[in-house]
Amino acid sequence: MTAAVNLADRDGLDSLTMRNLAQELGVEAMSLYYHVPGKEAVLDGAVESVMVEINDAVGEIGAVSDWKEALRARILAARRVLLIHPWASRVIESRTAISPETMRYYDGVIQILRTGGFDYDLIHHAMHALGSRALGFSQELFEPDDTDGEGDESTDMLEAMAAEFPYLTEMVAEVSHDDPDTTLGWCDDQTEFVFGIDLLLDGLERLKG
Amino acid sequence: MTAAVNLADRDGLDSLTMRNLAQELGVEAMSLYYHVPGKEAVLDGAVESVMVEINDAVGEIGAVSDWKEALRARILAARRVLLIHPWASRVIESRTAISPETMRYYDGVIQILRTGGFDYDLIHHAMHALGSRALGFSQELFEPDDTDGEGDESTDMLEAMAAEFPYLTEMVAEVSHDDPDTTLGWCDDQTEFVFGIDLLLDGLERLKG
DNA sequence: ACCTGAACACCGTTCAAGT
DNA sequence: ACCTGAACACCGTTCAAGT
Repeated sequence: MTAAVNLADRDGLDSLTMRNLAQELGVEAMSLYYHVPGKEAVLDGAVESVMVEINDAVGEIGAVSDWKEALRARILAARRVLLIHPWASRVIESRTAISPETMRYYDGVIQILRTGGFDYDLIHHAMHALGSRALGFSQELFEPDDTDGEGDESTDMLEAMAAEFPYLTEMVAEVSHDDPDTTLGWCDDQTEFVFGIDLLLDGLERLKG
Repeated sequence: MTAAVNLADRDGLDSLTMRNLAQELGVEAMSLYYHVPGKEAVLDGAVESVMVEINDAVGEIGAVSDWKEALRARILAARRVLLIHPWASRVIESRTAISPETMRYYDGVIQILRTGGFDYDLIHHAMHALGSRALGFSQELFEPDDTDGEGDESTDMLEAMAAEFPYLTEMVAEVSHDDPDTTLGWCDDQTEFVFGIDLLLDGLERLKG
């Protein structure tokens, strides 16, 4: 399983094929089917590996009394691990069943909220509202577009865009997007991620009353 | 392109292959490559089709003065369209570049916030915080697990789960999950979705001051 | 118990060739 | 201008056969 994680880390998710994985292990592709039912099981296992890593990282957080700080620290610890395995969030999303190690993570989240004074109904809503953010990532809808202006056409293009999408254009112009520390996709840097969870956590605190 | 949308609607995203699509059009698979550079372009086109549908639905919303009500109505209109095309959210997430019709949608979102009194910096944060919810969906992390209890083992299983994941177990027990009107994945019904956007919209309103 | 080779049914895509 | 057949380089997976 660690071979699968390493392969995906090194060569990308597309390179994680049964044939490549077998080669990594110095064996023929068909041998894998003796140990594992199929590729989905390999992906399940890779996710489980990453979730163990996350739970380990979470376990090293010292006790935090305030529920909001505790949850925030937990989520950011998970995120730190996911940044090491950029393929993991996509695979996690694609899993059809929840794995034991993922349950362990969520159980910790729920524990924090419960001991923080939430009732289970609000916790349930909270889990939905947090969505994938509870696990440390938020899938950005669009990656950075590498097809930048080609010099000649670009000014015309920009003018056409400004005419058709005036608000979007104005926002992009005003917000400096040249911050290069992009991590998990377009603009999804630490600042934006933290803004999102804090907005949600603050809102939940108010609902708790 | 409508053939691609229909095929995905009817047979699922996995059935949307170049060969199947060609058959749908009464033609050989290789003929498609005369009209389109490759499969990615087909998926781009299918997304664009859906986005046109969304923008049409959004266009039929009457003028709403309150920015929060206006944005809420827009997002829920988009969601109504996406519920007709269950594959669309996954494909939208997988697109690498933002399409013109998607830009048109976002431009409308930004317009609502801008005329509602937000500055562009806060709008930018807001777009990130909303994430895919701005488009009417929130990818749930796990689908319903069809492998329910098999009668015999299930009580032992539940006890083991209760021991290992006490908080999760207690939450599931307390929150009635037997509500059958699940839509886009596990528990992602209208109630939970609306809870999430309202939490975010209320939070944004407070930040606006 | 563990691994292998050959084969099957699929993909997306290229390319020379047809009308 | 539009379509096709044959072929290529890949997938995941099955299955009988090896040690």
